Amino acid sequence: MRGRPKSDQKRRQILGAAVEHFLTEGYGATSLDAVAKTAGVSKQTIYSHFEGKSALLEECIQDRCRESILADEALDFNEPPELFLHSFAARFIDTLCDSDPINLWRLCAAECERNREIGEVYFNSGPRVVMDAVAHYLTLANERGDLVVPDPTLAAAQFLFIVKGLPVDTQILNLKRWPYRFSAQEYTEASVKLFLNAHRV
Amino acid sequence: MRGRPKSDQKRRQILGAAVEHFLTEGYGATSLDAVAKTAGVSKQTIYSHFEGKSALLEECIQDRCRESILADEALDFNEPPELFLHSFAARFIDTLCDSDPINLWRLCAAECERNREIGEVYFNSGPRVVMDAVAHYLTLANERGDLVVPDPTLAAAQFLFIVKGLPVDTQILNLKRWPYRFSAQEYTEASVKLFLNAHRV
DNA sequence: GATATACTAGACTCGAAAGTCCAGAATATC
DNA sequence: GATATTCTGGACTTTCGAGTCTAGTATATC
Repeated sequence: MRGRPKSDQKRRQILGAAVEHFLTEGYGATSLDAVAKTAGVSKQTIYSHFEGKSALLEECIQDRCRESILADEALDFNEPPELFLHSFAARFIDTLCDSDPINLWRLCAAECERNREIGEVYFNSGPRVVMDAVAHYLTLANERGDLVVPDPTLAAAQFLFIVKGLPVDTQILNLKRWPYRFSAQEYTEASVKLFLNAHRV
Repeated sequence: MRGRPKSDQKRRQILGAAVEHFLTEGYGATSLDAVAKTAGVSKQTIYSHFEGKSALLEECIQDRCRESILADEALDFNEPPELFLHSFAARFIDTLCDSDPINLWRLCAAECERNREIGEVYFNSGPRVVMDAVAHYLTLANERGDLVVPDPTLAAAQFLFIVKGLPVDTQILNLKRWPYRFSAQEYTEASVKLFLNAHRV
């Protein structure tokens, strides 16, 4: 290897700026001129680090997914169901309803029809990881006899979808005002209770 | 009113063509030249019927939402819970997982950040109507003593989100293969059971 | 210190699409 | 049948953005 090597610093600047633009403006509305400017880098440098716009998008999504995964270390799989599921649900919603993850989902949903890699990458680095964690807990809880969970992976999916469904969809639709009689918190708590209720010993 | 009136026929041709393009290509990638061609109409005529591209999008969404609502007439609110909820869930998923509703959701999710009317219109003509129907049924079931449902609107939301969550998200992400050990049908049935289980008398 | 490569700044090409304009043909109302 | 308005087809303007190119400068490795 001869000559000056490509700067990783630059690469990260580009990715950061691109993520910022893609998330707030969407794929189509983002121009590479703008990304270059934000990154403090010349357009040519973008093309030297990435194949083109759509390759850049893919890398952004991978990058972003790695960031926003629920920190696994903080989980205590020995907690009793009520405690574990309540706190898990709360943190899950908290993480997911921030503008970045919401916009990431918007972006993936809009683009993965035209680029199948995107859906794949998103699913594997986001939903799959979270589901596995919950499924793992439910397996343990079942073995301990704390809950009755014949199919932990299926139950994990149910738990996550019931919990995230309403708050996330509401956020995505960007409604002017909360359209339900109950609060978001009431919904979350009720959903954890529903789940526990159905799997009670 | 003097002179030749605008043709409603033309208007519908335009809307139809526009929906087609918006749903399959997305907002940004749809050109009005293409819409005009598909509609069999000159571009000028589009501008004579609609303010511009984004106004056209709004009308398309309104139009499309009116179409795809679950036919209310087919519902029998006197059926017992198992029967009603199972068949409702099946039809709901069936309707929602078609490519049109999926693409409609993609479109709304992507655009309602920049245009708040879109989320509003979508919510009111889609989710709200369906939720109301389920809430209405649950109210009756609760009064009849078939189920214990203290908060029917909240429960209706839970039911719909648990049922739709997994199949719809999977479809949206456009994954190359089904990533779960259980089938879509097993998931649906298990979800109805979970709900019934939690509200059993 | 020679050299290969990265980076910059900006000009440039090329295509695409929103929206406008126009002249002529069609078709409603009065 | 006069008239106002729509519709057509296509040319036109303007803007914007992806991607390329170039000439010069900086900075790694050998």
